[in-house]
Amino acid sequence: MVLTRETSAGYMANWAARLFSRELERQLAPTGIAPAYMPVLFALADGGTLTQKELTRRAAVEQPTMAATLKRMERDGMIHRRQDPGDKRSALVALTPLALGKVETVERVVTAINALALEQLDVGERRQFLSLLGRVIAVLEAQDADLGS
Amino acid sequence: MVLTRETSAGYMANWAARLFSRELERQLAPTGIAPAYMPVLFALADGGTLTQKELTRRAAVEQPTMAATLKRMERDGMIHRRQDPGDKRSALVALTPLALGKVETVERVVTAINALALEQLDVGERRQFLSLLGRVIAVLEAQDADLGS
DNA sequence: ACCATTTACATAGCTTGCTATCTAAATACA
DNA sequence: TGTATTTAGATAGCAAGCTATGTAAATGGT
Repeated sequence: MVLTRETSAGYMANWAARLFSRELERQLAPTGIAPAYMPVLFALADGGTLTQKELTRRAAVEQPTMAATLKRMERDGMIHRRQDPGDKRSALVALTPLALGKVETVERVVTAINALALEQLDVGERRQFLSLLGRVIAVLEAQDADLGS
Repeated sequence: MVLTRETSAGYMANWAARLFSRELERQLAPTGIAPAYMPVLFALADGGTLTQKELTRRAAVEQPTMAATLKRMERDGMIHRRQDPGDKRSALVALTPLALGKVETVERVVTAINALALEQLDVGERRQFLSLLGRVIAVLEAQDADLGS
């Protein structure tokens, strides 16, 4: 029998991710915050600064992906960079006041979408869902790390 | 408190989807089958033909996404199209013998990756995971359909 | 029969992800 | 000290997703 999408965890994960991202994009459109900006926004929401390397690690994306995201965020006036005084290769990234002013709104939108997505699940199922997703991610991350070595 | 990735279903879904897709790409590289080809490959694995519209529906992507995927598959010698005799706007898509010869291998790879991803879950948890994912998708699909009207 | 609408697909242009590769600065060590 | 390696980031080029829009064929209504 040929695989059906309903029984393929990979296909379902991709599908769910696209639906989340579409909804996020729709609801965040008026703020000028794109889905990929969110890990950066939340990591710097306290007003602090981080290097690109650290942002890359926290967003769990590859370095060139983060470089491109920061370039778009800079273009959109959401971040600025200043020289790292201790390392000339590196810059310290911070949110602009414009971006800082959007953090609360974005947080409300994200929370609402997560709530919508899980609205058919009871409290136990919601915890279970996040926990199972986390365990699946852990296995795949380990595999990824193995092959990257 | 600012959102953390571990408690955001959307972030976790995106993360899991990227890990699945990286692993798939790695393991399918020698076959010349890209992840996006798979819904088409499986839909046509019986040797039959389908229109682009029907393939779009089954893959749950937008029409221009499927148009681009079919273009790459054609470039790679995986599909061919012939005029739909009953509708001059439309073509009937079929797999080439080259692609048909890869179906079994691809199916084995996909099955293995799904098994790997779920290896830390017991049988009940695996069923639960797919079921919860399905319910989340259903809610988001409904929302998407609402807004599209 | 004719025009308006709908439908199937194509194209343009963008985001977000990836790998591969380059440059320049920092670090290690002989 | 001087070279070799490692590290931080940039860039090129591609895949795969999206929205908006265009074109041509099919359909529907008067």
